Amino acid sequence: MPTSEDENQYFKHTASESEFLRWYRAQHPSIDRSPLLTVDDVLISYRKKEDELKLLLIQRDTHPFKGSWALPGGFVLPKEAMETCCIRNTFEETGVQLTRTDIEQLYCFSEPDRDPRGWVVTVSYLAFIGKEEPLTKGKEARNACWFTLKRVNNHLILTYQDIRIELDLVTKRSIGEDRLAFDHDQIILTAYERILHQMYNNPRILLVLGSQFTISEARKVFAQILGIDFRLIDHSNFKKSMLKYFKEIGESPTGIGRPSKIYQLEKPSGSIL
Amino acid sequence: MPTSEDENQYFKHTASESEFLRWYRAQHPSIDRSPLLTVDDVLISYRKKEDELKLLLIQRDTHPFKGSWALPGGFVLPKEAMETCCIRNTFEETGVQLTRTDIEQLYCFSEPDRDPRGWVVTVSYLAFIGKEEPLTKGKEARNACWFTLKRVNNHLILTYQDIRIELDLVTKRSIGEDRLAFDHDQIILTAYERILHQMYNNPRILLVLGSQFTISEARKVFAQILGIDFRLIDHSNFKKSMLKYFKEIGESPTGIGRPSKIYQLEKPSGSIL
DNA sequence: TCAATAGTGTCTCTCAGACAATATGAG
DNA sequence: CTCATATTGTCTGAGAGACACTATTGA
Repeated sequence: MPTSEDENQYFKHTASESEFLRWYRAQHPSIDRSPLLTVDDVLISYRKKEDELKLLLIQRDTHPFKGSWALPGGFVLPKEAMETCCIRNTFEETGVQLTRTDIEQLYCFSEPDRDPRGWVVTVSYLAFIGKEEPLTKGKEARNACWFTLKRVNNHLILTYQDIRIELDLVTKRSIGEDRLAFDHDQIILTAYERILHQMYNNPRILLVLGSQFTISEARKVFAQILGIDFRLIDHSNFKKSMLKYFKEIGESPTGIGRPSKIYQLEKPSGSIL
Repeated sequence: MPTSEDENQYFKHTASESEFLRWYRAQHPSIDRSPLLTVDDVLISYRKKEDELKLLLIQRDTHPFKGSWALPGGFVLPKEAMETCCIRNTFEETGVQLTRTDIEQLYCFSEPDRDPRGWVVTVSYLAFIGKEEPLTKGKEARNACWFTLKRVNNHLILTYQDIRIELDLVTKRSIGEDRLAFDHDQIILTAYERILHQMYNNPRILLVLGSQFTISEARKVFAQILGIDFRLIDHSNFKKSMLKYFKEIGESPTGIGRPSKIYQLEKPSGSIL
């Protein structure tokens, strides 16, 4: 039973959240018998200039969680592979174009009450963006923004202008005023743990540096992840331990100080873990 | 539209597979628009007497893949958490009782054509069984058997009586006559890779030894996973590197040779990776 | 020239692996 | 006693971390 576009718009945007939920559940009578499947994408990038990690969030303009910030993602189309869905949704909502090798599966979240609309199961993916593309407004006209991601002690802090979202690594909960939609705080924390664990054996996180980078840039990315001053990571030791993952491709004559060599990631090696 | 039990039985057991599939898809008209969600469980145990790893498989007595061997698992009930489903299904089909801390999520498999019935997405779980409980015939009367699991070179070999299923670790494909149902070969290979990767940092695999074990028993389990003679693993070095995960709880006066000490796993530590 | 940055070299400590020596119990 | 099995100890080489030194460029 297709609904009129007007009705759709009204409930998604204008109605109250409880009105919306009543309407939505009437539209999907089977939602408590058979799950809806969604994909959520954790996209990480890094700006060399500002030495800041970024995480892509969109502001929801529809119920539920209207106005809240959330990970990009959405419903899987009929018989669509999850990876395809992840790539499609990311492009539609943010303009960022991914490929299959960019993304790695993170975790399936399936708590029955994680979505107020009913039974919605999500599979989360993680990707590192090397070249930060301009963000476009998706067809759903959602705002997509790169939030700054910082670790301070046992907290992850996401900021964009005056918005500040804080996640506790120990209790795995959000803290403070601004909250993320759904259980996206848990998804982000899971992504963070994944990055932390694979840093030294499979430093995919360095894909945020794009096709080439210097040792010091890599050190800075590591320091951002760990939430420490990059000078605490010894240049010499870091180089020794990471060189097996790098390939030297040239020398950079730019900037102050002794010119640094330029490296590539040897093999971005699909996520083994 | 509920169907009669007779009709159900006929199509699941007596009809041809193609007849069954036509009927099944008619019963689930939305199967190509909205996915069905299943859980598949990789259960591993170990028999000290025979020094053999075991993997639990059930023989399907219904279409599709009637007669083939498959992982235990099944459809998630309305608004049921996946973990609950995993535990429930395993008990129903095999009589093995798990708890939440026993299981760890493995991967979500979602290739659109992985199930001939239509769009069926599965989340796989991995568990290590310390005490091998007697297998009971589930309500679906499926045969549940512990297959012997051996690694030989780059193959995993599952055997039970005259049944021999061979999986290639490199190509990630089944080889030979006997094949597993669905993409369960891939699920088992994914589980094997997970075990291999977490062996030295989080040896959950040793949960197959139950509440207490000796160093040599742990060595033997490791050797089985690696597919090598256990004497190739130096007792002294192995002990040194693993002792941080063990707690000494006594001495075993039984058997030939110098009595060995008995250990427990320090903290079975939920799967970090 | 100095400050800033990056590359190189050295020393130590730890840990894994190879291997030797010792302890215990069954036969 | 001998053999099988476990434990304990020693030696060495690789790698991580602390730290000192050298090289190159801009101001």
